[in-house]
Amino acid sequence: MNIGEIAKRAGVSRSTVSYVLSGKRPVSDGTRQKIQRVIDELGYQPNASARALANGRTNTIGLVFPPAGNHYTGMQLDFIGNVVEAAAAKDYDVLLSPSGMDSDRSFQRLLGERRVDGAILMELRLQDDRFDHLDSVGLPAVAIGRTAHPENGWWVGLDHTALAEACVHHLADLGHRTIAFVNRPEQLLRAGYESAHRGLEGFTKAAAERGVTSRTYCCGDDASSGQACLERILHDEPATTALVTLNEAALGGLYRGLAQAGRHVPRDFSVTGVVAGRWAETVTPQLTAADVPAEQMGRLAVDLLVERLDHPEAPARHHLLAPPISLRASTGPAGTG
Amino acid sequence: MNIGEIAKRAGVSRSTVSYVLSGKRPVSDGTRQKIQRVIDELGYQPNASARALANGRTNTIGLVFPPAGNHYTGMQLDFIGNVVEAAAAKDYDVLLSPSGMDSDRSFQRLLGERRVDGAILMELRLQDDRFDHLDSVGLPAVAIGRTAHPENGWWVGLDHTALAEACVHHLADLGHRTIAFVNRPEQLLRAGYESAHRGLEGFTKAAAERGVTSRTYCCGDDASSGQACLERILHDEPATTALVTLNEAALGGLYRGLAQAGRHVPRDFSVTGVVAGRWAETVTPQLTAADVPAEQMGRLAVDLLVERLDHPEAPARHHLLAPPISLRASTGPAGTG
DNA sequence: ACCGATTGTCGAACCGGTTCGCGCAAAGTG
DNA sequence: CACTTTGCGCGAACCGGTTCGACAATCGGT
Repeated sequence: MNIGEIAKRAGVSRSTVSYVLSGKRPVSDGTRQKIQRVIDELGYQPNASARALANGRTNTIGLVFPPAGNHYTGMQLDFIGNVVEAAAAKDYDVLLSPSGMDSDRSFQRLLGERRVDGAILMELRLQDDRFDHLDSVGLPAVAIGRTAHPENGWWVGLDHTALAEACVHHLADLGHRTIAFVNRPEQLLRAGYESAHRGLEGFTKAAAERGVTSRTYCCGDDASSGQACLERILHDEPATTALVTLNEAALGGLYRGLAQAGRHVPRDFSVTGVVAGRWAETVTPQLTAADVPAEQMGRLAVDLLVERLDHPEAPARHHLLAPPISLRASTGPAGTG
Repeated sequence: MNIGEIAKRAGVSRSTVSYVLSGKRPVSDGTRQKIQRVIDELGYQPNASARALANGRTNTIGLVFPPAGNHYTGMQLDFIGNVVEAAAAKDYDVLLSPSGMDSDRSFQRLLGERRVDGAILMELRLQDDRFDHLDSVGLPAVAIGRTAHPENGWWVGLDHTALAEACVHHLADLGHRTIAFVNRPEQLLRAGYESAHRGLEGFTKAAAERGVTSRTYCCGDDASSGQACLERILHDEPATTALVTLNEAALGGLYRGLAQAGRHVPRDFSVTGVVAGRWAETVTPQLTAADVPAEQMGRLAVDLLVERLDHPEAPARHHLLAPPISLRASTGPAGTG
């Protein structure tokens, strides 16, 4: 079922059908209705590939995310879902591309073969060569996160520095003097993951300002690593009474480690960090945390990208978000011990 | 940068370049190398839309999943990631489509505009009209889950009936006589979600066989619903000493409810169910559960679909999986109270 | 030296849309 | 009534690939 068939049945030329579909030229009421009726009867929809070829746009955006090798966190997954829905609302489809795999074939295909009009990048690194690849083929992109030089880029990011600082201040205000920081895995920190770096930076800075004793740890993205990490924390410094974490996947393990060490949360030990709200509420006690606004970020990223696609020369824009800490049940005053 | 440009620079015709790329006709060593050199220098990759138009295949598969309105569970998200990776390994891209939204525009586009060669359906219902839509446009599909008449379909599914039965037997073997079943939300059950129906069926059957007292509940897909559900369970029948759940998202809430009711797991109360392994390990105590093999299922679904695409007339195949229950720490002998 | 088979390359048509310029007929103007 | 304007629809060209039939050059055999 193609446009030629529609034209034939309606007794008009292919171009006229096209103009009815696009509305880019006026068509008389009579022929329009005649054509429309045929279209409706046959349930005709124009072929996406042909249309993409003809007008140079695929109406598809690429979502570049890290491979599952290192488990997905709930946060990443929330992003994916929300980006897809925001895009669907604007009549864009979303093509998923796991990047960071062996040869990155999928990512290269996405770009080189022009399967997409633009891309949204997740899990940003401070120096992110994916931008270079995108620039070199002239594909617009929007990042979820900031590189080291965010001034003139398109992105929507979380102010991990401020968020980590806020967590330290919150704990210091409660009287905690010895605080640990549980970061993402070391391999990601070394790779330059921006959240890991900026969070660490904020934590370190605020800890120094408040004069609290601090140690920082890297921790694998899973429960058992979290448990092991917590054991190390208490082994290294038994006087630790609180921790801040960016590592959502390890959270369950951290809690378990605390329970096994006989530390009651929040009476003996406070836990806080940066976590998607929905996941913060699944643990007991519910986590006091800066809730990652995944839905808003997904929507904003799509909005920015679509704007950029529609106005190729528009000046760069971005959104830096710093959601407040939601007080729940995992933090409390430092024990008077 | 198109194939004509390559041809011009190499001093050959477009068709010869095409044959070098596809290898569908022999090309002499000399010209092949000449062409290949130009291609490499310019980093040329053929345009995906043009190729799709010409040979009628997009090399893309659609992944149809439910919208996030009712939160994603970890299991669904694991599927998505694993499907994308399995597809990438076979040089297929994955287009995401949230179905079940207002007018399902995205799903319709996927099919009607032939953006994909085939589709993988998640969150199956016993009567799933998405199959009819797919059939009507002649797109092959593979389901993750089974309809009411799975005999001659293509799918990879979990034997929720057997799994729920196994959970009941496990608990009954431990001496539990009063067991609750926590299902997915009522709205999903009414919509005919197959996991909810088959799980319920298996639970009910096994409970009857073993002569245990049972009640079944529907529960929202979030922690607070889980907590509320547990309160109802203990209110309805304080003698309940165990539960089986299919509702991963509610798990944290169920645990919290138990803690607040003063029931210690597993000493006073046993919990088990069907959950993705990774999530079963984040709760404390770690959940004894039938681990959903998300990775294997994602891979199998892609394998089946690709096979179906390559051999359109191949007879239907499917895989019914029934992973064993992984013994962890959330179940124990019924109290002698 | 001639003929048939083989090998390698080319040109043209096609996939299914979009878009531009043109021609024709009806309507508007003096 | 001749002359421009306007409104509609058509045909052709194009987007960037793939594929088929034709043809020239080379090869082996008698």
